[in-house]
Amino acid sequence: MVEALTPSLEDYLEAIWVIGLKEKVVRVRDLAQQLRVTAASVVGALKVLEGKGLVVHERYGYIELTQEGILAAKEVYEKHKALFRFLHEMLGVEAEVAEKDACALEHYISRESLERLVAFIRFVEECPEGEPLWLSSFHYFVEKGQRPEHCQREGLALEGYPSLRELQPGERGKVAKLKGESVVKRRLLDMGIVPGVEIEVVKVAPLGDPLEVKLKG
Amino acid sequence: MVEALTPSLEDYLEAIWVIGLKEKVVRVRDLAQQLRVTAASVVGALKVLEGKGLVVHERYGYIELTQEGILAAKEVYEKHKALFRFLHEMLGVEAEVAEKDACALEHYISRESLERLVAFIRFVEECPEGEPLWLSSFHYFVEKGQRPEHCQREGLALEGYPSLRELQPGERGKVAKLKGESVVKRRLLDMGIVPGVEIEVVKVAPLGDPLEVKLKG
DNA sequence: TGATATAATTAGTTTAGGCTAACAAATATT
DNA sequence: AATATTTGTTAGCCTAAACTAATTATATCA
Repeated sequence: MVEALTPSLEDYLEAIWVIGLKEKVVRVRDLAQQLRVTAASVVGALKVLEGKGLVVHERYGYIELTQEGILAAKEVYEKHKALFRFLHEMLGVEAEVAEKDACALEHYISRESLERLVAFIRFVEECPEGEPLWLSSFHYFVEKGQRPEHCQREGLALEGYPSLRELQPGERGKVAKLKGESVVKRRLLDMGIVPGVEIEVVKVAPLGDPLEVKLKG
Repeated sequence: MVEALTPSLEDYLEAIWVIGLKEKVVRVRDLAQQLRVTAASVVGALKVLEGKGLVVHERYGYIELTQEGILAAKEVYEKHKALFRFLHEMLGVEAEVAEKDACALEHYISRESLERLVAFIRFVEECPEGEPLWLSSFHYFVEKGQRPEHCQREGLALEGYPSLRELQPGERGKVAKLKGESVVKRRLLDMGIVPGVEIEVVKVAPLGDPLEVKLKG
Protein backbone atom coordinates (compact mmCIF):
# COMPACT_ATOMS: atom_id res chain seq x y z
CA MET A 1 0.00 0.00 0.00
CA VAL A 2 1.68 3.17 -1.19
CA GLU A 3 -0.66 5.93 -0.14
CA ALA A 4 -4.35 6.07 0.44
CA LEU A 5 -6.23 6.22 -2.81
CA THR A 6 -9.09 8.62 -3.34
CA PRO A 7 -12.53 7.17 -4.07
CA SER A 8 -12.26 8.33 -7.63
CA LEU A 9 -8.91 6.62 -8.20
CA GLU A 10 -10.30 3.45 -6.67
CA ASP A 11 -13.11 3.61 -9.17
CA TYR A 12 -10.66 3.82 -12.04
CA LEU A 13 -8.67 0.88 -10.73
CA GLU A 14 -11.75 -1.21 -10.18
CA ALA A 15 -13.06 -0.39 -13.62
CA ILE A 16 -9.78 -1.37 -15.24
CA TRP A 17 -9.97 -4.66 -13.40
CA VAL A 18 -13.59 -5.34 -14.26
CA ILE A 19 -13.19 -4.47 -17.91
CA GLY A 20 -10.04 -6.58 -18.02
CA LEU A 21 -12.06 -9.58 -16.85
CA LYS A 22 -14.14 -9.45 -20.00
CA GLU A 23 -12.09 -7.78 -22.69
CA LYS A 24 -8.62 -8.57 -23.89
CA VAL A 25 -7.43 -5.00 -23.62
CA VAL A 26 -8.53 -1.89 -21.79
CA ARG A 27 -8.49 1.47 -23.52
CA VAL A 28 -9.18 5.02 -22.45
CA ARG A 29 -12.57 5.13 -24.05
CA ASP A 30 -13.69 1.92 -22.31
CA LEU A 31 -12.96 3.51 -18.99
CA ALA A 32 -14.62 6.74 -20.01
CA GLN A 33 -17.73 4.85 -21.04
CA GLN A 34 -17.83 2.66 -17.95
CA LEU A 35 -17.34 5.54 -15.53
CA ARG A 36 -19.41 8.05 -17.51
CA VAL A 37 -16.62 10.52 -17.65
CA THR A 38 -14.83 12.27 -20.52
CA ALA A 39 -11.71 10.75 -21.99
CA ALA A 40 -9.77 13.75 -20.78
CA SER A 41 -10.64 12.93 -17.20
CA VAL A 42 -9.51 9.35 -17.71
CA VAL A 43 -6.14 10.48 -19.00
CA GLY A 44 -5.74 12.72 -16.00
CA ALA A 45 -6.53 9.92 -13.58
CA LEU A 46 -4.22 7.51 -15.38
CA LYS A 47 -1.35 9.92 -14.96
CA VAL A 48 -1.89 9.97 -11.22
CA LEU A 49 -2.22 6.19 -11.04
CA GLU A 50 0.90 5.77 -13.11
CA GLY A 51 2.71 8.11 -10.74
CA LYS A 52 1.71 5.81 -7.89
CA GLY A 53 2.98 2.79 -9.77
CA LEU A 54 -0.41 1.14 -10.06
CA VAL A 55 -0.91 1.19 -13.82
CA VAL A 56 1.20 1.13 -16.94
CA HIS A 57 0.03 3.17 -19.87
CA GLU A 58 1.86 4.44 -22.91
CA ARG A 59 0.63 7.24 -25.08
CA TYR A 60 -2.10 5.94 -27.35
CA GLY A 61 -1.61 2.46 -25.96
CA TYR A 62 -3.48 -0.04 -23.81
CA ILE A 63 -3.91 0.27 -20.07
CA GLU A 64 -2.52 -2.36 -17.74
CA LEU A 65 -2.40 -2.82 -14.00
CA THR A 66 0.86 -3.48 -12.21
CA GLN A 67 1.04 -6.21 -9.57
CA GLU A 68 0.31 -3.66 -6.91
CA GLY A 69 -2.47 -2.22 -8.98
CA ILE A 70 -4.10 -5.60 -9.26
CA LEU A 71 -4.05 -6.01 -5.49
CA ALA A 72 -5.60 -2.62 -4.92
CA ALA A 73 -8.21 -3.13 -7.63
CA LYS A 74 -9.18 -6.54 -6.32
CA GLU A 75 -9.62 -5.25 -2.83
CA VAL A 76 -12.09 -2.64 -3.97
CA TYR A 77 -13.86 -5.19 -6.12
CA GLU A 78 -14.21 -7.59 -3.19
CA LYS A 79 -15.71 -4.85 -1.08
CA HIS A 80 -18.12 -4.08 -3.85
CA LYS A 81 -19.24 -7.65 -4.21
CA ALA A 82 -19.66 -8.22 -0.50
CA LEU A 83 -21.71 -5.08 -0.09
CA PHE A 84 -23.86 -5.97 -3.04
CA ARG A 85 -24.54 -9.45 -1.77
CA PHE A 86 -25.40 -8.18 1.62
CA LEU A 87 -27.72 -5.46 0.39
CA HIS A 88 -29.37 -7.42 -2.37
CA GLU A 89 -29.37 -11.01 -1.28
CA MET A 90 -29.72 -10.59 2.42
CA LEU A 91 -31.53 -7.34 2.96
CA GLY A 92 -33.49 -7.76 -0.24
CA VAL A 93 -32.68 -4.34 -1.66
CA GLU A 94 -33.46 -4.03 -5.36
CA ALA A 95 -30.49 -5.02 -7.52
CA GLU A 96 -29.97 -1.64 -9.15
CA VAL A 97 -30.11 0.26 -5.90
CA ALA A 98 -27.84 -2.27 -4.22
CA GLU A 99 -25.41 -1.92 -7.09
CA LYS A 100 -25.33 1.83 -6.81
CA ASP A 101 -24.93 1.75 -3.07
CA ALA A 102 -22.18 -0.83 -3.25
CA CYS A 103 -20.36 1.43 -5.70
CA ALA A 104 -20.45 4.28 -3.25
CA LEU A 105 -19.96 2.42 0.01
CA GLU A 106 -17.03 0.36 -1.20
CA HIS A 107 -14.75 3.35 -0.80
CA TYR A 108 -15.66 4.09 2.77
CA ILE A 109 -16.13 0.86 4.65
CA SER A 110 -13.12 -0.07 6.73
CA ARG A 111 -11.32 -3.33 6.38
CA GLU A 112 -12.47 -4.39 9.85
CA SER A 113 -16.11 -3.80 9.11
CA LEU A 114 -15.82 -5.44 5.76
CA GLU A 115 -14.29 -8.51 7.32
CA ARG A 116 -17.19 -8.79 9.69
CA LEU A 117 -19.66 -8.29 6.92
CA VAL A 118 -17.99 -10.99 4.87
CA ALA A 119 -17.98 -13.26 7.89
CA PHE A 120 -21.66 -12.58 8.34
CA ILE A 121 -22.42 -13.34 4.72
CA ARG A 122 -20.44 -16.56 4.92
CA PHE A 123 -22.15 -17.44 8.12
CA VAL A 124 -25.50 -17.14 6.44
CA GLU A 125 -24.64 -18.47 3.01
CA GLU A 126 -22.69 -21.42 4.29
CA CYS A 127 -25.34 -22.30 6.76
CA PRO A 128 -25.53 -26.08 6.75
CA GLU A 129 -29.27 -26.04 6.30
CA GLY A 130 -29.25 -23.56 3.44
CA GLU A 131 -31.07 -20.28 3.96
CA PRO A 132 -31.67 -20.07 7.69
CA LEU A 133 -35.18 -19.78 8.97
CA TRP A 134 -34.58 -16.40 10.56
CA LEU A 135 -33.59 -14.90 7.25
CA SER A 136 -36.76 -16.12 5.63
CA SER A 137 -38.59 -14.73 8.61
CA PHE A 138 -36.93 -11.40 8.04
CA HIS A 139 -38.02 -11.34 4.41
CA TYR A 140 -41.53 -12.16 5.49
CA PHE A 141 -41.29 -9.38 8.06
CA VAL A 142 -40.22 -6.89 5.39
CA GLU A 143 -42.95 -7.98 2.99
CA LYS A 144 -45.90 -8.22 5.34
CA GLY A 145 -44.85 -5.88 8.09
CA GLN A 146 -45.18 -8.51 10.79
CA ARG A 147 -43.33 -11.54 12.03
CA PRO A 148 -44.40 -14.96 10.86
CA GLU A 149 -46.32 -17.18 13.22
CA HIS A 150 -43.36 -19.00 14.68
CA CYS A 151 -41.58 -15.95 15.96
CA GLN A 152 -44.43 -13.94 17.32
CA ARG A 153 -44.24 -15.48 20.78
CA GLU A 154 -43.56 -13.18 23.66
CA GLY A 155 -42.19 -14.22 26.97
CA LEU A 156 -44.88 -12.40 28.82
CA ALA A 157 -47.59 -9.84 28.34
CA LEU A 158 -48.31 -6.89 30.59
CA GLU A 159 -51.69 -5.48 31.44
CA GLY A 160 -52.32 -2.45 29.32
CA TYR A 161 -48.84 -2.37 27.82
CA PRO A 162 -47.98 -3.75 24.41
CA SER A 163 -44.66 -5.13 25.58
CA LEU A 164 -42.26 -5.24 28.45
CA ARG A 165 -39.74 -3.53 26.19
CA GLU A 166 -41.86 -0.42 26.04
CA LEU A 167 -41.21 0.17 29.73
CA GLN A 168 -38.42 2.53 30.79
CA PRO A 169 -36.17 1.70 33.74
CA GLY A 170 -38.02 2.51 36.92
CA GLU A 171 -41.46 1.90 35.46
CA ARG A 172 -43.71 -0.87 36.71
CA GLY A 173 -46.28 -3.17 35.24
CA LYS A 174 -48.42 -6.12 36.12
CA VAL A 175 -47.99 -9.46 34.40
CA ALA A 176 -51.16 -10.40 32.56
CA LYS A 177 -50.24 -13.73 31.14
CA LEU A 178 -47.35 -15.81 29.90
CA LYS A 179 -47.09 -16.82 26.29
CA GLY A 180 -44.75 -18.90 24.28
CA GLU A 181 -42.78 -22.08 24.40
CA SER A 182 -42.88 -24.29 27.35
CA VAL A 183 -39.13 -24.03 27.93
CA VAL A 184 -39.15 -20.26 28.08
CA LYS A 185 -42.34 -20.28 30.08
CA ARG A 186 -40.89 -22.74 32.56
CA ARG A 187 -37.88 -20.52 33.14
CA LEU A 188 -40.04 -17.51 33.77
CA LEU A 189 -42.20 -19.45 36.15
CA ASP A 190 -39.07 -20.67 37.91
CA MET A 191 -38.00 -17.08 38.33
CA GLY A 192 -41.24 -16.26 40.06
CA ILE A 193 -42.75 -14.42 37.16
CA VAL A 194 -46.38 -15.51 37.19
CA PRO A 195 -49.59 -13.80 36.10
CA GLY A 196 -50.73 -11.13 38.52
CA VAL A 197 -47.31 -10.30 39.87
CA GLU A 198 -46.09 -6.72 39.66
CA ILE A 199 -42.65 -6.14 38.17
CA GLU A 200 -40.37 -3.16 37.81
CA VAL A 201 -37.80 -2.74 35.06
CA VAL A 202 -34.38 -2.06 36.57
CA LYS A 203 -32.02 -1.92 33.64
CA VAL A 204 -32.21 -2.39 29.91
CA ALA A 205 -29.15 -3.53 27.97
CA PRO A 206 -28.39 -1.73 24.68
CA LEU A 207 -30.07 -4.35 22.56
CA GLY A 208 -33.08 -4.50 24.83
CA ASP A 209 -31.95 -7.81 26.16
CA PRO A 210 -31.09 -9.04 28.68
CA LEU A 211 -33.50 -7.09 30.73
CA GLU A 212 -33.17 -6.82 34.47
CA VAL A 213 -36.40 -6.71 36.42
CA LYS A 214 -37.36 -6.62 40.06
CA LEU A 215 -40.29 -8.52 41.41
CA LYS A 216 -42.58 -7.08 44.01
CA GLY A 217 -40.74 -7.78 47.24
CA MET B 1 -35.57 18.80 -0.15
CA VAL B 2 -33.94 21.72 -1.93
CA GLU B 3 -30.87 20.28 -3.59
CA ALA B 4 -28.64 17.38 -2.79
CA LEU B 5 -26.24 18.19 -0.01
CA THR B 6 -22.58 17.32 -0.21
CA PRO B 7 -21.20 14.91 2.40
CA SER B 8 -19.37 17.77 4.01
CA LEU B 9 -22.48 19.91 4.35
CA GLU B 10 -24.34 16.96 5.82
CA ASP B 11 -21.60 16.68 8.40
CA TYR B 12 -22.04 20.28 9.38
CA LEU B 13 -25.80 19.90 9.69
CA GLU B 14 -25.51 16.74 11.71
CA ALA B 15 -22.94 18.31 14.01
CA ILE B 16 -25.16 21.32 14.62
CA TRP B 17 -27.95 18.94 15.54
CA VAL B 18 -25.85 16.77 17.80
CA ILE B 19 -24.28 19.69 19.63
CA GLY B 20 -27.71 21.26 19.97
CA LEU B 21 -28.91 18.16 21.80
CA LYS B 22 -26.46 18.81 24.62
CA GLU B 23 -25.68 22.49 24.65
CA LYS B 24 -28.01 25.42 24.77
CA VAL B 25 -26.34 27.21 21.89
CA VAL B 26 -24.10 26.26 19.00
CA ARG B 27 -21.20 28.46 18.02
CA VAL B 28 -18.67 28.41 15.24
CA ARG B 29 -15.90 27.14 17.47
CA ASP B 30 -18.03 24.21 18.69
CA LEU B 31 -18.49 23.07 15.13
CA ALA B 32 -14.85 23.61 14.33
CA GLN B 33 -13.85 21.51 17.31
CA GLN B 34 -16.35 18.74 16.65
CA LEU B 35 -15.48 18.42 12.99
CA ARG B 36 -11.76 19.07 13.46
CA VAL B 37 -11.75 21.88 11.00
CA THR B 38 -10.69 25.50 11.22
CA ALA B 39 -13.23 28.15 12.11
CA ALA B 40 -12.75 29.64 8.66
CA SER B 41 -14.01 26.45 7.07
CA VAL B 42 -17.05 26.47 9.30
CA VAL B 43 -17.92 30.00 8.29
CA GLY B 44 -17.64 29.04 4.65
CA ALA B 45 -19.92 26.06 5.10
CA LEU B 46 -22.47 28.05 7.08
CA LYS B 47 -22.73 30.54 4.26
CA VAL B 48 -23.61 27.79 1.86
CA LEU B 49 -26.10 26.24 4.26
CA GLU B 50 -27.68 29.61 4.89
CA GLY B 51 -28.00 30.08 1.15
CA LYS B 52 -29.93 26.82 1.02
CA GLY B 53 -32.20 27.95 3.82
CA LEU B 54 -31.10 25.28 6.25
CA VAL B 55 -29.49 27.36 8.96
CA VAL B 56 -29.80 30.84 10.39
CA HIS B 57 -26.65 32.58 11.50
CA GLU B 58 -25.87 36.21 12.12
CA ARG B 59 -22.40 37.63 12.14
CA TYR B 60 -20.77 36.77 15.43
CA GLY B 61 -23.97 35.12 16.63
CA TYR B 62 -25.28 31.69 17.44
CA ILE B 63 -26.11 29.07 14.87
CA GLU B 64 -29.61 27.67 14.49
CA LEU B 65 -31.27 25.18 12.18
CA THR B 66 -34.39 26.07 10.25
CA GLN B 67 -37.32 23.64 10.13
CA GLU B 68 -35.96 22.22 6.92
CA GLY B 69 -32.50 22.08 8.38
CA ILE B 70 -33.73 20.03 11.30
CA LEU B 71 -35.31 17.51 8.97
CA ALA B 72 -32.16 17.14 6.93
CA ALA B 73 -29.94 16.93 10.00
CA LYS B 74 -32.14 14.32 11.64
CA GLU B 75 -32.12 12.18 8.55
CA VAL B 76 -28.35 12.04 8.51
CA TYR B 77 -28.28 11.39 12.22
CA GLU B 78 -30.71 8.51 11.88
CA LYS B 79 -28.54 6.96 9.20
CA HIS B 80 -25.55 7.33 11.42
CA LYS B 81 -27.21 5.66 14.37
CA ALA B 82 -28.55 2.78 12.34
CA LEU B 83 -25.19 2.10 10.73
CA PHE B 84 -23.44 2.25 14.05
CA ARG B 85 -25.83 -0.14 15.70
CA PHE B 86 -25.56 -2.54 12.86
CA LEU B 87 -21.78 -2.49 12.73
CA HIS B 88 -21.14 -2.44 16.44
CA GLU B 89 -23.97 -4.27 18.07
CA MET B 90 -24.75 -6.78 15.39
CA LEU B 91 -21.53 -7.36 13.52
CA GLY B 92 -19.47 -6.77 16.63
CA VAL B 93 -17.14 -4.22 15.07
CA GLU B 94 -15.17 -2.24 17.64
CA ALA B 95 -17.02 0.89 18.75
CA GLU B 96 -14.46 3.38 17.47
CA VAL B 97 -14.18 1.76 14.08
CA ALA B 98 -17.93 1.42 13.81
CA GLU B 99 -18.27 5.08 14.70
CA LYS B 100 -15.82 6.14 12.04
CA ASP B 101 -17.41 3.95 9.42
CA ALA B 102 -20.89 5.15 10.28
CA CYS B 103 -19.67 8.73 9.86
CA ALA B 104 -18.44 7.97 6.39
CA LEU B 105 -21.16 5.62 5.19
CA GLU B 106 -24.07 7.77 6.37
CA HIS B 107 -23.57 10.04 3.37
CA TYR B 108 -23.69 7.33 0.78
CA ILE B 109 -26.26 4.75 1.74
CA SER B 110 -29.53 5.20 -0.11
CA ARG B 111 -32.81 5.63 1.62
CA GLU B 112 -33.98 2.26 0.37
CA SER B 113 -31.01 0.40 1.73
CA LEU B 114 -31.19 2.25 4.97
CA GLU B 115 -34.82 1.34 5.38
CA ARG B 116 -33.96 -2.30 4.96
CA LEU B 117 -31.10 -2.04 7.36
CA VAL B 118 -33.32 -0.39 9.93
CA ALA B 119 -35.94 -3.07 9.38
CA PHE B 120 -33.28 -5.68 9.91
CA ILE B 121 -32.07 -4.08 13.11
CA ARG B 122 -35.62 -3.83 14.41
CA PHE B 123 -36.24 -7.38 13.42
CA VAL B 124 -33.33 -8.48 15.56
CA GLU B 125 -33.63 -6.04 18.42
CA GLU B 126 -37.33 -6.43 18.87
CA CYS B 127 -37.12 -10.16 18.66
CA PRO B 128 -39.56 -11.48 21.24
CA GLU B 129 -37.03 -13.84 22.73
CA GLY B 130 -34.30 -11.23 23.06
CA GLU B 131 -31.08 -11.76 21.17
CA PRO B 132 -31.85 -14.49 18.70
CA LEU B 133 -29.85 -17.66 18.87
CA TRP B 134 -28.44 -17.23 15.37
CA LEU B 135 -26.91 -13.90 16.29
CA SER B 136 -25.20 -15.40 19.31
CA SER B 137 -24.07 -18.16 17.02
CA PHE B 138 -22.61 -15.59 14.67
CA HIS B 139 -20.69 -13.92 17.46
CA TYR B 140 -19.35 -17.29 18.52
CA PHE B 141 -18.44 -17.95 14.90
CA VAL B 142 -16.50 -14.69 14.68
CA GLU B 143 -14.73 -15.28 17.99
CA LYS B 144 -13.78 -18.91 17.65
CA GLY B 145 -13.74 -19.30 13.92
CA GLN B 146 -16.25 -22.10 13.93
CA ARG B 147 -19.93 -22.57 14.43
CA PRO B 148 -21.21 -23.59 17.82
CA GLU B 149 -22.27 -27.16 18.44
CA HIS B 150 -25.88 -26.78 17.40
CA CYS B 151 -25.07 -25.46 13.97
CA GLN B 152 -21.85 -27.22 13.19
CA ARG B 153 -23.27 -29.85 10.93
CA GLU B 154 -21.64 -29.77 7.55
CA GLY B 155 -22.77 -31.43 4.43
CA LEU B 156 -19.77 -33.70 4.48
CA ALA B 157 -16.52 -34.38 6.26
CA LEU B 158 -13.21 -35.23 4.63
CA GLU B 159 -10.61 -37.65 5.90
CA GLY B 160 -7.85 -35.71 7.56
CA TYR B 161 -9.16 -32.30 6.54
CA PRO B 162 -11.11 -30.04 8.82
CA SER B 163 -13.39 -28.90 6.03
CA LEU B 164 -13.97 -29.05 2.34
CA ARG B 165 -13.51 -25.32 2.25
CA GLU B 166 -9.90 -25.62 3.30
CA LEU B 167 -9.08 -27.28 -0.01
CA GLN B 168 -7.70 -25.18 -2.85
CA PRO B 169 -8.87 -25.71 -6.41
CA GLY B 170 -7.09 -28.74 -7.80
CA GLU B 171 -6.67 -30.48 -4.45
CA ARG B 172 -8.35 -33.76 -3.67
CA GLY B 173 -9.82 -35.42 -0.66
CA LYS B 174 -11.74 -38.47 0.34
CA VAL B 175 -15.21 -38.26 1.80
CA ALA B 176 -15.22 -39.70 5.30
CA LYS B 177 -18.82 -39.36 6.22
CA LEU B 178 -21.90 -37.33 5.67
CA LYS B 179 -23.35 -35.25 8.43
CA GLY B 180 -26.36 -33.11 8.83
CA GLU B 181 -30.01 -32.98 8.07
CA SER B 182 -31.67 -35.61 6.05
CA VAL B 183 -32.67 -33.18 3.29
CA VAL B 184 -29.12 -31.98 2.66
CA LYS B 185 -27.77 -35.49 3.03
CA ARG B 186 -30.27 -36.83 0.53
CA ARG B 187 -29.19 -34.26 -2.04
CA LEU B 188 -25.55 -35.12 -1.61
CA LEU B 189 -26.30 -38.79 -1.92
CA ASP B 190 -28.31 -38.08 -5.04
CA MET B 191 -25.28 -36.31 -6.47
CA GLY B 192 -23.17 -39.37 -5.94
CA ILE B 193 -21.29 -38.02 -2.98
CA VAL B 194 -21.05 -40.98 -0.62
CA PRO B 195 -18.50 -41.99 2.01
CA GLY B 196 -15.28 -43.33 0.51
CA VAL B 197 -15.52 -41.46 -2.77
CA GLU B 198 -12.63 -39.24 -3.81
CA ILE B 199 -13.46 -35.70 -4.84
CA GLU B 200 -11.49 -32.85 -6.33
CA VAL B 201 -12.29 -29.18 -5.86
CA VAL B 202 -12.63 -27.51 -9.25
CA LYS B 203 -13.59 -23.95 -8.50
CA VAL B 204 -14.36 -21.88 -5.45
CA ALA B 205 -16.57 -18.81 -5.73
CA PRO B 206 -15.27 -15.66 -4.03
CA LEU B 207 -17.35 -16.14 -0.93
CA GLY B 208 -16.47 -19.80 -0.74
CA ASP B 209 -19.83 -20.90 -1.93
CA PRO B 210 -21.04 -22.37 -4.21
CA LEU B 211 -18.25 -24.79 -4.65
CA GLU B 212 -17.72 -26.84 -7.75
CA VAL B 213 -16.32 -30.32 -7.26
CA LYS B 214 -15.47 -33.23 -9.50
CA LEU B 215 -16.08 -36.83 -8.51
CA LYS B 216 -13.60 -39.54 -9.31
CA GLY B 217 -14.50 -40.57 -12.81
C1' DT C 1 -11.72 52.99 29.89
C1' DG C 2 -8.51 51.01 27.31
C1' DA C 3 -5.57 46.86 26.57
C1' DT C 4 -5.76 42.38 25.47
C1' DA C 5 -7.44 37.75 24.74
C1' DT C 6 -10.74 35.07 22.29
C1' DA C 7 -13.81 34.32 18.57
C1' DA C 8 -15.40 35.11 13.96
C1' DT C 9 -14.58 36.67 9.42
C1' DT C 10 -12.38 37.64 4.95
C1' DA C 11 -9.13 36.88 1.40
C1' DG C 12 -6.32 34.11 -0.96
C1' DT C 13 -4.16 29.25 -1.81
C1' DT C 14 -4.18 24.28 -2.45
C1' DT C 15 -5.81 19.72 -3.91
C1' DA C 16 -8.94 16.59 -6.14
C1' DG C 17 -11.75 15.78 -9.78
C1' DG C 18 -14.44 16.96 -12.99
C1' DC C 19 -15.33 19.80 -17.50
C1' DT C 20 -14.67 21.93 -22.65
C1' DA C 21 -12.09 23.05 -26.61
C1' DA C 22 -8.37 22.51 -29.54
C1' DC C 23 -5.05 19.62 -31.30
C1' DA C 24 -2.52 15.08 -32.45
C1' DA C 25 -2.33 10.27 -33.59
C1' DA C 26 -4.33 6.15 -35.25
C1' DT C 27 -7.65 3.93 -38.00
C1' DA C 28 -11.09 3.65 -41.75
C1' DT C 29 -13.00 4.97 -46.07
C1' DT C 30 -13.06 6.46 -50.55
C1' DA D 1 -2.67 8.05 -51.18
C1' DA D 2 -5.74 11.46 -49.48
C1' DT D 3 -9.17 12.40 -46.57
C1' DA D 4 -12.49 11.60 -42.84
C1' DT D 5 -13.53 9.70 -38.47
C1' DT D 6 -12.49 8.01 -34.17
C1' DT D 7 -9.61 8.00 -30.26
C1' DG D 8 -6.30 10.09 -27.18
C1' DT D 9 -3.90 14.17 -25.32
C1' DT D 10 -3.03 18.77 -23.68
C1' DA D 11 -4.22 23.11 -21.81
C1' DG D 12 -7.07 25.87 -19.32
C1' DC D 13 -11.13 26.55 -16.41
C1' DC D 14 -14.69 25.40 -12.63
C1' DT D 15 -16.36 23.72 -8.03
C1' DA D 16 -16.04 21.83 -3.39
C1' DA D 17 -13.68 21.83 0.64
C1' DA D 18 -10.14 22.20 3.08
C1' DC D 19 -6.11 25.34 4.56
C1' DT D 20 -3.18 29.87 6.33
C1' DA D 21 -2.70 34.56 7.34
C1' DA D 22 -4.53 38.80 8.25
C1' DT D 23 -8.38 41.41 9.97
C1' DT D 24 -12.39 42.67 12.65
C1' DA D 25 -15.76 41.92 16.53
C1' DT D 26 -16.78 40.87 21.13
C1' DA D 27 -15.68 40.00 25.91
C1' DT D 28 -12.93 40.49 30.00
C1' DC D 29 -10.34 42.54 33.33
C1' DA D 30 -6.90 45.58 35.64
